[in-house]
Formats: sequence, structure tokens, C-alpha cells
Amino acid sequence: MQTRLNLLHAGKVIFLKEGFQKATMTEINKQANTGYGTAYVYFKNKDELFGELMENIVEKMYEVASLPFEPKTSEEAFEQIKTQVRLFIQAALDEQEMMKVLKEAIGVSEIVEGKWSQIRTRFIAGIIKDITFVQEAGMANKEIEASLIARGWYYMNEQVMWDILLGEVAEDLNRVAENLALLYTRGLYVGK
Amino acid sequence: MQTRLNLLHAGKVIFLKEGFQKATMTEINKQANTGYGTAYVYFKNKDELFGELMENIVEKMYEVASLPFEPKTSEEAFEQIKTQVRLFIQAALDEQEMMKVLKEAIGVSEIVEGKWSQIRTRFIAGIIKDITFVQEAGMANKEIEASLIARGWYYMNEQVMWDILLGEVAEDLNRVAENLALLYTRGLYVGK
DNA sequence: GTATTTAATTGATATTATGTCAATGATATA
DNA sequence: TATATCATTGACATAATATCAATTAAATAC
Repeated sequence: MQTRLNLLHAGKVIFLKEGFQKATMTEINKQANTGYGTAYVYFKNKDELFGELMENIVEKMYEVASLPFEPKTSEEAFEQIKTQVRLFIQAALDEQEMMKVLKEAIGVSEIVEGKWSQIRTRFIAGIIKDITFVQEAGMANKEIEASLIARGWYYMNEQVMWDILLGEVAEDLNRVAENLALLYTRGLYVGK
Repeated sequence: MQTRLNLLHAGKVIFLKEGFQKATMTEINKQANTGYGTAYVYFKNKDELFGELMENIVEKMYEVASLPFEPKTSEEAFEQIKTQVRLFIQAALDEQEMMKVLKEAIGVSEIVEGKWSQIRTRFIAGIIKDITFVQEAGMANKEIEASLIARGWYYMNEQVMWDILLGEVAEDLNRVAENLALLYTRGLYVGK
């Protein structure tokens, strides 16, 4: 349906210009050259319209979350983890402006929060699998509770990603990935 | 001023009952037995009223953020870090219900987001100091960039704290603190 | 080619919340 | 007791939402 696509496109324009909270259905309809009621025919509300707009981001994130991880040595693990951190942050940077709007929307809209939360869940599930793998291979500390550490490790990555996105972290992507992966694999302290 | 205190108290009641977004000035005034306009005399808007209500939480968090950290050995560091994780999460749990509302408000209100962001900044600054201290004492890996790792470590703690608050993490506080501190100090992988 | 059904579009309407402000009421000071 | 100051109020203008009966357009039948 052309009108629907017009509205989605108009929505993107308005969301990028105004941010999530300030964007209004009135403006989106105006931008799409449709009458006020029209947007409500195709979308329950603003949240749902944005929900559709974030779908391709969701897909890309799912892809990153399901990357394979089967290192044979700790060194290999370190390298692979570094790569995954880079890919995760890079995926966000590829959609930087929409991601900024998305961050705002997560805080405001139940629907958007729900979708993002599913991304989180997938990542964390993936990391739990990875940790269990290296623990069983004898590479990793078995005292560690995979579900907890997976959560912590994911959050560390996500939040640093938001900071980079918002320009609050100066360091370049490689250095960030290197540091995070280093802490994760080797810990902060030297000499056991 | 009594009216002001009444409004603050009423605000707390309504925020706890309705959450941040659903709470309205109309309801708060009703709860305080004041006319509609009165709340606007004492507070610029809902955000500012909530901002005042979160002040004691802010204070408590600042206290936790400025706890001393001068370990003499890695073992001592581990213990102190574990304690600090526990204190941080416990401080949040002490105000569990208000913290839930706060989490919602962070996403919605610039004012609240700003205040919470200052808490973050203080914690991260404190952690940078702590990392630099142990690096200079030769206890910690000097390749690591303190500012990056401080950020990551803080975020890991903050997000896990929110999860515990919302009942999304089953493990008990000690186990959580133990695991996070373990990852932070020793890393996930064994045998260098 | 016209009539009829079905689908798409519309904007007026009811609703709900916000923030402002002139007017009123209460209290302290001269 | 008069007057000045301060506190309180609720009606109002504004802005956004979601709904829906009415209109317009398109597709199908005859």
C-alpha cells in the first residue's frame, strides 16, 4: 500500500528531525500529504509506526547476536570477542541517527522498549551459550555463573555503544573493542 | 512551607501508584488537597517535582560513589570491590519502589535524566581514580585504558542493578557481587 | 457504460493533559 | 483598621491524542 509507505517515510523524516517525543502524528500526516486520520488507519499510534521503522535495525542486531563462536584457544577467543564487540558497535553506528531516536523511544514507549528488550535477550542468550562453551572446553573459569556474567558483559557493551553513538566516548572503535575484550577475557588485575 | 511539603508527599503517593508517565498534576493536586494551579507555584512542572523527590536517592548514591578504595593486595581489592558492588545495589534496593519510578522517569524527563547522569559521572570518575591507583601500585594491567574500563564496569553494575530491582535476576546479592567482582578483577579466562 | 459494493481517506469531535495568569483570599505590617 | 504582601485558586488557551461517521475513490457486477 503506497499510502502506508508514504507514512513510514514521512515518519522517518519527522522522527529524525524532531526526535521521538516531539514528533506528532499531525506533522507526520502533513509530511506524507495525508489527512489527519490516515496514519491511524495504518498504525495504532506513534509507537507502532516507529516500531515498524526500527525493524531493519532489529534484524541487523539479531544477525550480530547469532554470530558463531567456537574458539580453540584463549587467544582465538580474545580475537573473536574483539571482532564481535566491533561489529556490534559498528552496526549501531551504521544507523547512528535512527539509533539516537531509538534510544529516546526506548525510554518512552512500551512497544519500542519491548522490541529492544528482545534484542537484549537474544544477545544475552547467545553469550550464555558462548560462556558455557569455553567453560566446558576448560578455557574459562568455572566458578563464574554464565547467566550473570553474560548479562553484565552485554550491558557493558550496550551502554558503551550508546555513549559512542552520542559522542561521549572519544576513543576509536578498535581501542574500545580491545579494552572491553581485554577486561572480559583477562580481567583488570595482573598476577594471580 | 507546608503546602510545598504536602505537594511533595502527594507527589510521592501518586508517582508510586501511577508511575511517572501516568501521574498527572491534576491528581497530585487532588491528593494534596490543593487547587490545580498550586503545584505550578512550587514546581515548574512534573519533572521538577519528581526531581526533588529523588534528591535523597541522589545523595545516597553520591555517598556510595565516594567510598574510599586503597587496597594493598589484589585480594584486598577484590574484597573491597565486592563490598562496593553490594552497597551500590543495596542502596538501590532500599528505595526499590521509588527506583522503579526513577528508571521510568530517566527515559522520559530531561531533568531526571540529567540528575541520574550526574550520579553516573561521579561513579565513573571515582572508578577511574581507583583504577589509576591500582595501576600505579603495579597491581593492575597498565595496557587498560582507565576511562573506558571505568565506564564499562560502572554500566555493568548499573544495569544489573536495574535488573535485580525489577526482579529479572534470580541470584542473590552476594552471588551477584561475587561474580561481577570476579570478572572485573580476574577476567573470564583462566591461565594466561 | 452505469450501478453497486467495497475499500481508502478524511477532518470534525471528544478527551485529556499542560502551563499561565488575573482574580481572590489570607496574613502580616503600619 | 487600612494597607501591603504573599499564597492559592480555577478558568482559560493550547496542544496533542484517538475515534468515527461521512465522504471520496476504486473495483466489480450487470
